[in-house]
Amino acid sequence: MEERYQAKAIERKWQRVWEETKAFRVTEDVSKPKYYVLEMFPYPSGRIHMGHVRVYAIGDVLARFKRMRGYNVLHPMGWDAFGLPAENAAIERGIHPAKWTMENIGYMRDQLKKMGISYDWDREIATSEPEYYRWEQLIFLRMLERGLAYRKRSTVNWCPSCQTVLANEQVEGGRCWRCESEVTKRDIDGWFFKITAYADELLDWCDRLTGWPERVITMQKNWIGRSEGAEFDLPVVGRPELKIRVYTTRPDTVFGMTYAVLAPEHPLVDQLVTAPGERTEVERFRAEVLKESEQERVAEDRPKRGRRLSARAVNPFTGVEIPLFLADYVLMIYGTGAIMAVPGEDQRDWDFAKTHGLDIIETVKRPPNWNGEAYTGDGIKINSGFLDGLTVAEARRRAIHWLVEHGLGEAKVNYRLRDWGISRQRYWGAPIPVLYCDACGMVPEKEENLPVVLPRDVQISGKGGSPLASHPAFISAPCPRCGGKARRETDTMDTFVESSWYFLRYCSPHFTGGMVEPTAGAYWMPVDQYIGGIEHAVLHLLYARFYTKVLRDLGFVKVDEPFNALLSQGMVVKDGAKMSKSKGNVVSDDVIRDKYGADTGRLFELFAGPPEKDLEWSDQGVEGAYRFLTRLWRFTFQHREALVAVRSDVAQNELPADFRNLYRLIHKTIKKVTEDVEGRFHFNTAIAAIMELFNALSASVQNESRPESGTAVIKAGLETIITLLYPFAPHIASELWECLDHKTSLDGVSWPKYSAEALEEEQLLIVVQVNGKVRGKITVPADMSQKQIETEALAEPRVSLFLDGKKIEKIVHVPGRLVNIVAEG
RNA sequence: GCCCGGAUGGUGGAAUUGGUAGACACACGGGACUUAAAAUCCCGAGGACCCGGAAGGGUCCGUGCCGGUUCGAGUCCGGCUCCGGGCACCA
Repeated sequence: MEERYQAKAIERKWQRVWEETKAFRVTEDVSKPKYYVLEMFPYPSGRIHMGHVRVYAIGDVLARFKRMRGYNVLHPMGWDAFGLPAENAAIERGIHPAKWTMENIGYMRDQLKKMGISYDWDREIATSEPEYYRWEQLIFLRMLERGLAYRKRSTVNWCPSCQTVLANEQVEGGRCWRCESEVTKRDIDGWFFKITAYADELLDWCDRLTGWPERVITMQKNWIGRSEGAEFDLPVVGRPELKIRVYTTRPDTVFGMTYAVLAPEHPLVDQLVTAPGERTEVERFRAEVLKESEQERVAEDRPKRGRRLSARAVNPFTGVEIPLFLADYVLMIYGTGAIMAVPGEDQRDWDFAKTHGLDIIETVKRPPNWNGEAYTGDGIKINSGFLDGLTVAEARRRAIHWLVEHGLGEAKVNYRLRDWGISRQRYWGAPIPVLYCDACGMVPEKEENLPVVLPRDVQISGKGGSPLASHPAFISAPCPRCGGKARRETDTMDTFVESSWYFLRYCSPHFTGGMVEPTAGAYWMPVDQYIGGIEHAVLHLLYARFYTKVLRDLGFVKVDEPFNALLSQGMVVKDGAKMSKSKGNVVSDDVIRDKYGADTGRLFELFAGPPEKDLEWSDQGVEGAYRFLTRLWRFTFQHREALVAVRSDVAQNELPADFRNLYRLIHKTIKKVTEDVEGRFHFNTAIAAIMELFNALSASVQNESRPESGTAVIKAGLETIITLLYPFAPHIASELWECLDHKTSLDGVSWPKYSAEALEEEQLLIVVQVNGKVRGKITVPADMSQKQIETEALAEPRVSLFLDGKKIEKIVHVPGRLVNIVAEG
């Protein structure tokens, strides 16, 4: 054993051992409980840095901890290898995306190995390999069969910089989630996954995902945005052939409908515009509204613009004629694209009615002192014909009932969630396995012809559409139906499709008979603990849930949900910003490893705060973690000979008092660390407890005249520290374990157990309060009666001083903790 | 605007069910070692005030603000302020 802590050499040594013995390889083993822990796999964008390391360190603590606890742990790693940055690198630097991606993977794999993350590297996957995406293509075909994948022309989000379509989830505040360019609209043909068919199930299961953070669940619920209401028809005056269908969540307010509004792009508008000269005016209004970007149209505080039509409709409940408007505040994409307006009970309608001088009818009795504008609260119905006197909830039911009875409408549930647009007009992605035949139209590729391999020999310019379109060998293929000439689809799939099922592939990554080998899938799924950033709350995490349900319905998996529990780790922040290459505030893992070692880097990130919170990078904090490991090393080095000479098993009650206390602390620490890691993921307090035990050990070793049994307790303490530290700093722990003459590696050692007996205190420190303020502390034997403790408490000099001349009213006694004497006078 | 978090020393954070607020660490100050520095080791420390020659001892205040419940509140309840995040003309 070297006197100095040589982190680099030690880490190299143990990484080689793990690599050569394939220490973390697992197979299905029904004799053990399984534990599948997974960190969101990375996009191989270049290099990882200390901002990325955090999530892997967290996952590794759990993986190593659970192995020691006797679980059969699946902890795999792979690469989300398709994506735009690879293509951009190709455009900018002339490197093929495949080459660029594979080089990055090679480098990043090496970095993860150097951090000592305990992956089963035999299960490594890259989603850009045909062996991977062929199964995705197969699922696509099956989804197509069931109508879960479909093609349509629609208005979609378009990123002008990425030159591709984006799904709704990938637009954040009107900007592209990846490059932050402002997103525009385009009418384009594209492929969609019918996620809306699962809206209800996705929503219902939210409440069963008890292992997920509340905020992620809330974000998903809001994103799905279920609302219950009614849909019904408004007759158009003098036009019996026309009906305007409207959607409302407040069918109870129909008697307050004083006008109705259509979205400017509503398809009925053309037929409603009949008055002379009206068409030109309406066209002008439409053009004015539609030329604005989505951003401008929804900007805050802007007045609602509208245009009155000559046509009028009828409120079917009252028979009263009402005016019709086009207005920018009604959106074609939600509901029916038309609304009944109730300015009394809807603020938007209220604003519009005020600017256009329209009638306002209140249909809910206002609370006393109400001086607001539109009232959206609960109350008793007024001015509402047959609904008068009812509550809002009851009136809703009655109004819907009335609509059904008269054949005008029905109850209707709407969602904010829209189908997932998966077409990408880019090269570096999984080909969509369909063809277009002049004779047969769109034809799916035959399953036996899969995979449709993405060709490598393409010219990537970034201009003029997908390079696949100008690749003759790819694009022209025989029609799977008639054998005639057909053209392949050149759109590729959104890379979020690959990440929607990769966790399944890890169960049997080399299986050639399907996406997952059924036994392996049944054994490992679902993921027990998933770990990743909050930024995927409505992206990847929603898609993966949807895809899992589809796979279940297609018979590929048995689970309803992919991830049992989710840990959303916070960002690593430096100088007030998320650590990232573009911000220029990255701390290189190479530099940290070179200066301190991987263990120090890991320990710092785990110690600086709980995993769900953001973590402020601190160079001094890293120093502190390093100092602790160095002290531990030196301690072991200095006392090694003495410790190796004794056995570490001791009889607690034969020890001198201070060593009995140390022995008790060892067991308390085991309990604390176990509970912190297992139940709460509070690795920071777990590490703090280990440090405390070490501080106590350092103090105890000063006692030169200790008996041999005392040395044995110190040895037991040190071994406990090493074992408890292993999940956090595995290299130094493994090395120190070996230094203490252990012949077998720490990798196979069980997590220590505490004994309840050892935890029992002999003495209790009781806080004595007078009227809730601490006035003294007494130490009493653990078996002292409550009565006696109270007598002792009253006798405590400072306590009696405070009680002098006062009348004791009662004594509150919390056993083992405190005595509070309530006195007056 | 709506929804969800959060606010504790100079700093990161701890206090798990209402029971000693500030664990553990960083930074800082003092000391030891050293020609010196680094490293290391030891000691100190929430704030204000008081007693004492000193070592020491004491009182009050203190977890964003105001109020409440309780023997007792960082923790529970009501009302605010500020910060962060999500959604946002979704009818």
